[in-house]
Amino acid sequence: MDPRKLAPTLRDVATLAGVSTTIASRVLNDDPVVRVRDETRARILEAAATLGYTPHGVARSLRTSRSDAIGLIMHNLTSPMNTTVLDGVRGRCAEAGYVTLLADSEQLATDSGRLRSFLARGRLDGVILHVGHGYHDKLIADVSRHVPAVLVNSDGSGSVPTARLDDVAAGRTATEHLVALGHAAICFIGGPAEAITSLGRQRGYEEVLREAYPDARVDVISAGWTDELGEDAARQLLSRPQLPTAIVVANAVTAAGVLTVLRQAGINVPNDVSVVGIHDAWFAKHLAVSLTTVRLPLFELGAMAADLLLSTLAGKPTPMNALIVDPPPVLVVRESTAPPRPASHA
Amino acid sequence: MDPRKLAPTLRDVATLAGVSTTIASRVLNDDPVVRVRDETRARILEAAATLGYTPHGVARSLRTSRSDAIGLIMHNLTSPMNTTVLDGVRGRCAEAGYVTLLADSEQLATDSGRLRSFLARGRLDGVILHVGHGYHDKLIADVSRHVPAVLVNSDGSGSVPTARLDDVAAGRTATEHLVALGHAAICFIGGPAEAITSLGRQRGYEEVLREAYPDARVDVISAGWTDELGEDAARQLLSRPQLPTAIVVANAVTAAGVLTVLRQAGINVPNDVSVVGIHDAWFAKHLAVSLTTVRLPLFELGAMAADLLLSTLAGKPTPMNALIVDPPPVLVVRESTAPPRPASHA
DNA sequence: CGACGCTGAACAATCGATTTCTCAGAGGCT
DNA sequence: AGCCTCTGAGAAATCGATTGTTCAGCGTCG
Repeated sequence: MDPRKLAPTLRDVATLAGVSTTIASRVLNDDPVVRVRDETRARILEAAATLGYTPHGVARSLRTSRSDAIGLIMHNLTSPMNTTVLDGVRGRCAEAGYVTLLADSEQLATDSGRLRSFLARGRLDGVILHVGHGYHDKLIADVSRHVPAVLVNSDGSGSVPTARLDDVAAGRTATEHLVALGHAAICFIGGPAEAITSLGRQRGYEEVLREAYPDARVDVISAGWTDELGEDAARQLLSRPQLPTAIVVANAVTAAGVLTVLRQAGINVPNDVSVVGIHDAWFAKHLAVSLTTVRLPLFELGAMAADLLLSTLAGKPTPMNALIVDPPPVLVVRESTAPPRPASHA
Repeated sequence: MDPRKLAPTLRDVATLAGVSTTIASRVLNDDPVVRVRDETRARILEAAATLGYTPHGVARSLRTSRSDAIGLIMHNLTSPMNTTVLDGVRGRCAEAGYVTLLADSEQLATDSGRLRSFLARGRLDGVILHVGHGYHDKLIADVSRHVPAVLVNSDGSGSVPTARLDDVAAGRTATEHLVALGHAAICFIGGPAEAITSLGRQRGYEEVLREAYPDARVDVISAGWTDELGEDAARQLLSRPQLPTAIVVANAVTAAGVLTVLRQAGINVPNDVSVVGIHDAWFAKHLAVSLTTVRLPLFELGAMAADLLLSTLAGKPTPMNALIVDPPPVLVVRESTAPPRPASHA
């Protein structure tokens, strides 16, 4: 009824093959140092096969002090962007033979008991933290005190290796597109004020704006990463006497909220206002107006974070900062951007 | 430099407190059977605190044959629906003191080595499988042979406890709405042909349609769970001589694709065609036309799956089927549905 | 006064695999 | 014949915690 109770151990294999666990272990692990008669080796392999032997991961971990597991602490898994990063991490770790444990940053940050049990010694070889805006210094410190850690798109104050998107380039790409179309009154709707990714994108926006119009007005609204906060930001914009002619939104989810509120207010995108969002998420083409975006290499970001950690675990020297520049930001033009309407002289 | 090497063991605590590891362990675990002098107990607790002792999870697992970890095998984590299920599972497991290991069903199904290392004996107390359409019988069998398993929204042929949404009710709710508006020519765009969730929703659709119009034509198109497949289905619809007046789409992501293609073709939603999507995802309100949806309790689905597994692990009797009926399907009306245009006599 | 029962705590086995030694025997060499 | 060197393999320690069993000491009771 329950074959789990009967799971064969190494000893069972050894007994069946008529050898000691020592050689059985060596043969099954392809120990290069071992010297075994071919005939013995064959007997062991056959015994393992007949029994359907699977090594006991926990016992092995205890002995070798490796768990082949890495922890992934993430915030807001509901965001499609974060899921893509997750995929990148998971893919690379799986290739390297590691399994991935997932935890939620909010829970861990507030419940130290849970953090302890997540980190319980020996269970994790390393941890990747993707915790969003910088509220989590303590969490980062707690984790990295216990196991090797790397950060993703977060501010680690330089104490922990970090993988980052090229946010400045992303902000530049978005803004350059609008400037090229002829826009000058461009607003930037950012993420949370403290988020370093948002700040980077904002810097790209400011750079391009200043380069094009030395005395242009930098016009920034802090929103957040959700569609609701995008709606709020758009309403704030609508309450002004005059709208900008174009908007850079630091995040596509936020941009979805912006577009919806503009539509509800009867503002025509792109004729009245152009909108560019950062992150070419799948839903961009399906929004109220299909959204022009800047595609960033999120999967590669996750993979790079995994690489940083794996390289640390392998004892190789690891850079403290990895900026993902390889697929550079790519502009994906859709319907939400157009040249500004010629000034009406009426 | 590296305090990890020095992580204190139970023996260290015992030595510092001047006792044996036996009592140290018993005191630290609040063993109810133990009899200890209060003074001794205090010494042990103090020693543990000074040393910053954390139990070694792996060693404990080996001894107790419990890992306090459950595995979650999922397909298509990019879907916001699946992420919500994931949140439900993770939340409930965390409450119960379990950590969650995540793996991808496609990878595991194709790479048996990876599956083995994921399941490596002793590492997981149980597994929750959310593998979508029924391609994965072998995976399910492989997993459940090794550890207790439960299924989510999948077809397990009754051998494994399964948590399910009330798909029939969802299909009914969507279709009833359209019938109430006066529609009769209603098309159903489903998921993959084998997906039991899609089949359930389709059955709800057929039931309501037949109840309202005994000789109505059941009109079903098989698509899939992605926006691209929704686009394909919509194009297929457009190639017909006559469009239906309303469409039920088995999934909101698919519906996004449908709406976009209809918009591109100049079809007015809801005036020419009404559309209802199942799953009230966040993006529904931001689509080409804001989408009327049926909200299903996805978080609760995940939580229920976790409950099934936890109850099995606790040795309690566990139902083989759990249908989530508690928050029933809720219709969320937006702009994509309206009464059919009166037949034009022109 | 000796057997008995508690109290408080230690001993030692165990979980399953890895790994460092150790070692018997065969064969080669002088 | 005696010594050495390989070859092939086993014995036993170890990883860190849990737990069934044992045990010393002390008070009690008949």
